[in-house]
Amino acid sequence: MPDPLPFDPIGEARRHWTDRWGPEPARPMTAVTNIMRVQQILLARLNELLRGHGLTFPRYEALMLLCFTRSGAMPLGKIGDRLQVHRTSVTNIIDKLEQDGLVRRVPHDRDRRATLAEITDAGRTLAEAATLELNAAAFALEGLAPADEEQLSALLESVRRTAGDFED
Amino acid sequence: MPDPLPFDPIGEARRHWTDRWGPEPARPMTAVTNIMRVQQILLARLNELLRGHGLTFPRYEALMLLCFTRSGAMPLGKIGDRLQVHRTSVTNIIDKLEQDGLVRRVPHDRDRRATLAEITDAGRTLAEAATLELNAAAFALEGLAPADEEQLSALLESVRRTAGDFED
DNA sequence: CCAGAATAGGAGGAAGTCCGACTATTTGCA
DNA sequence: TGCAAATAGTCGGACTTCCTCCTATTCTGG
Repeated sequence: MPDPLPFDPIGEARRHWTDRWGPEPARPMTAVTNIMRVQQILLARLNELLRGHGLTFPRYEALMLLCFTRSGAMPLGKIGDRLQVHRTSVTNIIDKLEQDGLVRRVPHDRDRRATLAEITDAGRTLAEAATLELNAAAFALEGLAPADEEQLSALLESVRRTAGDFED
Repeated sequence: MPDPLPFDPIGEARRHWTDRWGPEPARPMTAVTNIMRVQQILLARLNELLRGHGLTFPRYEALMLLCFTRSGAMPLGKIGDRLQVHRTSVTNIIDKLEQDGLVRRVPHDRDRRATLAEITDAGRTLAEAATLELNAAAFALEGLAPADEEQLSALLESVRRTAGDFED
């Protein structure tokens, strides 16, 4: 972690924006920049927490997704839909998980185009251990009261719904 | 943009989490996952908006940072501190901006180790045009009222301050 | 003053992501 | 029924980021 800056660079950007283009565009610019920076901080911390388990956050997400399915298996394409990552990224992620013996590829019963990723016992064990550690670390999220966390999720969910991320 | 899912995958993950580990760890997990997903959505949209100008979001950020300095120039290392990206990423970003004639490298007056990145007239012109487009698109942020945007920024700023991102 | 530590920038490599092209298979419509 | 279109997964390439050195320069303490 680098030394903290002696001032808030996003706050300074907001002042410049307001001076030049007014408060109206400065508001969403500030919110978006804050999201970018917080995501960067959280991702770095999560990967740090997961490193000891030999996982990255995308791989952890894939593992947990398989954990929560009935059969412990899911077609690769569906994994991509759920995690919102590109098909080729899913291939890459599953490759690594398979190399580590956490997942195995299984042919689909009815559709011979499709391949299922099925979590192994080792995968379940590792997912459980990693989750306990992330839960204990509050998923690297600090500085918010429980009600703040709820409010943050509610605001972000509104953005996702508007963006067409899901329906309902 | 892929078709929206018929349900909220983060909400479903939260239910699974609550069933298995209780509501306490499920809350930050939900907030963190929402941040990850919203960042992904916003970054994709911003890059889409900037593509017509030949920019990516990190390059745009660097260009705007230089715009707002007195002299229009800044050492590469300081750019990395401000944008919170690795030194080698700054080298890469400035390389591309320099290739496009938006920035030029200038030796530092007093410290011969240091190199300044100085914005060119073309860089200022492009930065202005790109900013007008991003401002008009509200920085790709939709689904929030002005007060919501302020609240979102306040919550995220709290996370950043707690993480030691800045002091004050 | 000068040797060692610290700092600035860069080169090369590893990892992750997206895109386009490709093969194999399935679906749908005429 | 049969053939074009859509779908599932993979491969190679381009891009971005970070990490580990490496060189040149500046700072610092004896």
